[in-house]
This record gives sequence, structure tokens and C-alpha cells, in this order.
Amino acid sequence: MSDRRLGTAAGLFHALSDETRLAVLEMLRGGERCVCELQDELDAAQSRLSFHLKVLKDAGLVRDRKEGRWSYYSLVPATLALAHDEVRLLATEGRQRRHLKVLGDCCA
Amino acid sequence: MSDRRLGTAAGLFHALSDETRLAVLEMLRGGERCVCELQDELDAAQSRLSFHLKVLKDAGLVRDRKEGRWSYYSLVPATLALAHDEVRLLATEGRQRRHLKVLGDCCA
DNA sequence: GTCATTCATCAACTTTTATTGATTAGGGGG
DNA sequence: CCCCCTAATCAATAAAAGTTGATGAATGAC
Repeated sequence: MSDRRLGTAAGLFHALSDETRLAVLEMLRGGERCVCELQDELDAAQSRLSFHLKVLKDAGLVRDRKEGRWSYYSLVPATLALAHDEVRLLATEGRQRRHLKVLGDCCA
Repeated sequence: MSDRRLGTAAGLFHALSDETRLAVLEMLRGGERCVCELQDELDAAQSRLSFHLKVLKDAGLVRDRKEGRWSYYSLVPATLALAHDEVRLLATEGRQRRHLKVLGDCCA
């Protein structure tokens, strides 16, 4: 609702704009996962996955929890809800008809 | 639903990952607009706006209609709905609990 | 202590995106 | 015809994002 709204939304969408990151999020829907599980299942190089996890974390879409030598990642529902609201807004046809312009002339 | 699902979704999110483009989409919620109106209201250089409109169009989020010397852009609700579904899926907590791994060992 | 495992981070590099300032094409108006 | 307006496209550049391979920190097994 603020005036950084679009900037924030753009940031979220950027985090969502990569296939690997979406695959991570999908895996996390099933619950917390450690990096090595993600790595395995997604067949992604370690540093590459780490990079994408950081993008997701910086965007607030996931959080991590360290336990022993493992890092477990999980979704942050609130942020996903935020992204959801943003798209829903766009996907919702605006009710208000814009007022008609004087006939024939678009700009000028 | 296909196996290009994530790739397609990533493409949509990429188109949504820019503040200018989001601003365009918001304007279009009110109905069709010609480029010059967008240009005016968004205070964007002509070629820059044209670039972003192309990104949105290539993503299938908007369509254009030429009339005389003007181009009018409008939303494509179906594509927005697609993006909406995709986010909703992610934002929906997965029901299924993943099966537990053997005790103590994450990766092995 | 040594060693292996997990993962983050870094530096170098490649690829992709975005911006800018032309130029170009199509309409019209005169 | 000549001229202006709208908007797309292009080339050059700049900036951001992604990949790779290496290094390093932390943990825990021995």
C-alpha cells in the first residue's frame, strides 16, 4: 500500500522469475528441506544453488535454520501471500471505467 | 501443468519484475491506453517505454491495437490469470507431509 | 588432533536486461 | 509534394544477474 509498493512487488517477482528458484519453492511446499536434498533433487551445482537460495532469502520468500552442519530451508508464507495479493490485484479487472477522452483525440 | 510449467511461469514473473512494467499494467487495469498516455503519466522516454511494452507483449500480458497513428495497449486477462494461479499454488501451503528420512541423517 | 562433510562466499567470467540517442516507417494534414 | 506526429526498431553502451571453480568456516566423526 505504500509508495514503494511497486518496487517491492517487482523485487518479489524478480525472485520468482527463475526456473530453479521456482523448483526450490515447489519442493519447499512439502516442508522444510536441507540444502543437500535440494541439491540432489534439482541436480544443481552447490554454489549455484546457494546463490539462488540467497536470492530467495533476500527476497524474504524463504528462511533458513542451521542445525549441525546442515541448513534447512522453508517457505515464508507471509511473503508468498504478499506476492499473491499483488498478482491478484493485477489479475482483477479494474472496476472503474476511465473517463472518456474528448472524441477522436488521444494525446495533444 | 505441462513440464514447461516452471519455465513459462518464470517468464511471466520476469515480465512482472520491473517497476515500470508494473506501473503500466496498473494503468491498463483502468482500460485501454495509448502509448502517449502511458508515456505522459509514467514520465518515461519513448524508446524506453516501447521496450517495456514489448517485454509485456512478448510475455502475453498485454496486447496492442493500432488505430491511425496511435497504438492502444490493453491487458490480456487470461495471462494474468495464469500468473495468478501460479502464485496461488506456491502461496498455498502444501498439504502432504514429506515422508520422514531415516533418523539423524539428512543426506548420507 | 586429522579428516570428511555441508554450505556460504568470493573472484572471474559469460549472459541477459535495461537505457540512451539515433534512425525508420506509417499516418495524416496542409 | 513536404512536414509533423506516433511509435517501433536499431546500435552502442551500461548495468545487473547468473555460472563456475576455488577457498574457507563450521560441524562432527574418528
